[in-house]
Amino acid sequence: MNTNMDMTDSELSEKLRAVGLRATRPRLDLARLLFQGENCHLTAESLHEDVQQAGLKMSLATIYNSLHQFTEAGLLRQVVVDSARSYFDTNTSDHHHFFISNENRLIDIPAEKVSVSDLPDVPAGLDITGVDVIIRLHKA
Amino acid sequence: MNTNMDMTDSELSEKLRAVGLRATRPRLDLARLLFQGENCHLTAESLHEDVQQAGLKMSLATIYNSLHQFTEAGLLRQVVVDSARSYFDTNTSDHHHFFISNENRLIDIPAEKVSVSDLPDVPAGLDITGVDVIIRLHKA
DNA sequence: ATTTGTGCAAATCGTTTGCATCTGA
DNA sequence: TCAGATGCAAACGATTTGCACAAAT
Repeated sequence: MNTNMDMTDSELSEKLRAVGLRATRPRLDLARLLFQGENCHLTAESLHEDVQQAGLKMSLATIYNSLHQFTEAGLLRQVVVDSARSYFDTNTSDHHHFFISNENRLIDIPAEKVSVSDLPDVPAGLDITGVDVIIRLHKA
Repeated sequence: MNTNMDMTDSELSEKLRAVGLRATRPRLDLARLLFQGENCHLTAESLHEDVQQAGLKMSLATIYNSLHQFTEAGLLRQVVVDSARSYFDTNTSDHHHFFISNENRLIDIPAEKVSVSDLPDVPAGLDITGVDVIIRLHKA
C-alpha cells in the first residue's frame, strides 16, 4: 500500500472508498493534505489553514465533519491531550505522545519505547479500548 | 497532616492559607466538599451540583475560578481525558487513570501498578512536567 | 483602607447541527 | 436518479471575562 507523497488522486480515492467513504471533492482535497507528505498532528484549525494555503476553500464545518468521518473510518486517530482543542494524528498505529504544552505540539513515541506492565485488574464487564501514554513536556 | 472527614474548618482554612489562598467563605465551602470524604474525581458541573445538594449557592463562574486556583496551588490535579469536559482529581499524588468512556467515570490506578520504561530521549531544552497513562475502558 | 474575591451576565471559543442546495455513483 | 455531502449560519455547551459589589487582612 502507498503511504506518501507519491499517492495519486485515484489511489487516494481508493483509500477513501476502501473505508466506505465516497470520494468527494472536499474529501479528496483533505486526503491529499493529510495522507501525502508531512502532516502528522493537526487540529481542525490547522487543517483549515492548510486548506487555505493550498488555495482551496472549505468551511470549518466540513472540516470538522470530515475529521470525524475519517476518524470513525480508521484513517485518523484522535489524541486527547488538551482540553482546549482536539488533535488528530494521521498515524493510526499503536504509539504514544510527547506533548509540549507551551508550544501545542505533539511528537510521536513508538509503542515499543514504553512498556506498561502489571495493569491492575480491569473491573468486570469492561473492555480496554485503548491505552494512552502522554508525556507532558515544557520548553524551558 | 489531616486528610479526611475529620478536618475542621480551621484546618481547612489553614490548608488554603498554606498555599497562598485567602480562606474566603466560598473557598471554604468548596474545600469542605472537596477535601473531606469521598469526592475524588469531579467536573465543574458535578461540583456545582454537590454545592447545591449541600444547600449552598455559588455561581458556576466562581466554581471554575476556584478549581483553577486550587489546581495552580497544587490542591487539585487536572486530568485530561475527555475533550468535552475538564476533570479534576483531589488525589494530587503520582498516579494514573482508567477512564470509562461511556460512563464518564474515572478510577485511579496507583503509580506503582504501571511501569513506563525506556522513555525515548526528551528533546533538548525540554523538561518533563508529567506522565499521564490513561487506560480507556468501555462498558460492554 | 486597600487588596483580593465574588457573582452575575455577557462574551468567547471550539464544535455541532438544521436545512437548502449541490454532486458523485 | 437520488442518497449522501456540502456550506452557511445559527445553535450549542463548556469555559472565561468585565465590572460593580462585598469581604478579608
